[in-house]
Amino acid sequence: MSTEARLELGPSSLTDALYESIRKRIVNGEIPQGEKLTEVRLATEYNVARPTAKAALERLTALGLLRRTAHKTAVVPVLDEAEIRDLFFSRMTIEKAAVSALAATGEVPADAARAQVAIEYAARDRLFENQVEADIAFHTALVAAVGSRRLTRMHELIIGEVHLTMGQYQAHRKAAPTTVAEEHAAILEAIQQGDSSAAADHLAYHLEQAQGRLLSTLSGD
Amino acid sequence: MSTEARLELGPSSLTDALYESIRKRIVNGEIPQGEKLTEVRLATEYNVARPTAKAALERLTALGLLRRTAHKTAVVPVLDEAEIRDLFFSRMTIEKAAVSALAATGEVPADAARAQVAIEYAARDRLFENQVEADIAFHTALVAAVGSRRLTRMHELIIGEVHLTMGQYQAHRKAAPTTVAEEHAAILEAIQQGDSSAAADHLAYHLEQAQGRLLSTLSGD
DNA sequence: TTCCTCAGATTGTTAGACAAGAATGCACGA
DNA sequence: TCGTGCATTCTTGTCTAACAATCTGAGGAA
Repeated sequence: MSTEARLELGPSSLTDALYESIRKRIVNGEIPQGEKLTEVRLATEYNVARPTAKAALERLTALGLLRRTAHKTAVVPVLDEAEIRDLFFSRMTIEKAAVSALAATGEVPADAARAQVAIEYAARDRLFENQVEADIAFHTALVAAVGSRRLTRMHELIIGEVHLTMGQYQAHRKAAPTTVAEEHAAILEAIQQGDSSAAADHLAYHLEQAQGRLLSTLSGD
Repeated sequence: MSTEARLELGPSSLTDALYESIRKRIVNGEIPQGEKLTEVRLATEYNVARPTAKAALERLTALGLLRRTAHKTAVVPVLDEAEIRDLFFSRMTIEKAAVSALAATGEVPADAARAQVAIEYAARDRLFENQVEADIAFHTALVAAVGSRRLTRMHELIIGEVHLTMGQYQAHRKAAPTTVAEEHAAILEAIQQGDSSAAADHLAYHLEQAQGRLLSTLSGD
């Protein structure tokens, strides 16, 4: 990690900016698995007060991007197989409900379609990081399009860990570049046709494949 | 609200104790809808520092028990019909997944059975507050018994609002005391028989009834 | 009446400090 | 040599005090 860091001044709150900066560094793998993040270290690097760093760490901990218990230093977690399965079980629960609800309306969310295009570009250009980013955006768009604030918040609670794990294991590199896009397309098609159960099935298949790719990376190489 | 307050010294962290104390006062209706909670006020009442009060408020806000935006005072929210529907939609998503998973094992969670007994006692003795408490405990036990940490965390994210709303509208008073217990029993029975879809259906019916009771209270009297 | 300005109230952030819990390494004994 | 126990050190939890930024509401001007 570099000894200096700058914050974008976009967000109104300093804590927000700090949180967002650290979040990106974690999910991109810039801060690796097992790395310790102390409050003073972050405060020094970003030139903020310790309470500010503390607040950012607490928010990251709430989203599962850091682990810490009382009086102990926050650590970037390493998810083992059992936790990845738990993560995908929870994810499946939310996203299945989302695509079913979307299919009931028959409208394909514009943001999801846009993310789909971004995935294809990223896959073509071999931009792995963008590909992960766009994949997360696709799934996030599906959930957000339902319009349920609470479903969206629950999804936020777990999608960060998905992002983290994908970045760590770089599972997408295992998939043929177009595989993910095809699986996504099947989901969108079912939504457009208003077939709730088909949409849920395609989503379930896609997530099972994604989980399989992650787990094989975990045990394989 | 009284001008003084004491904290139980059980939890290791002062913030934890403060958070828990305020949480109880909110869900019990002791702090009513629309009430403003400023940081200094809480800090003064509980005799803690303002940053400590701030941390507790932030945790309550994350669980939906308070609402606040930047530079504005935290307020106990009032859920309108649309939000109650959204809340129950999200709740349904999680709890359906939970009871389906439980039915797949065929084991009735001991904690849920215990809560069920507590509900019957509370209903018999007309202890409304205990009844609500036990109802929340029942549903929480169902989700916890699945053993998925993330599903449990997502449920925690919304069950607080359910508790808050039930306390505010006192919807259980509308139900014949044994109605809730019977609906719960049907869910447990389906779980024991290993019938996932029946368990999900009974749960859906129960939650629809509960939502209906809340909404009729909202518009009716 | 309506809009604007300003003062008070509230939150965001910082600095410095002390206490309590956790982790580390070293010395001592078996 | 190896393991145990203690003490140092690091880190976090909490507090006090203060200033800056923002919001709210009241009062005055058009």
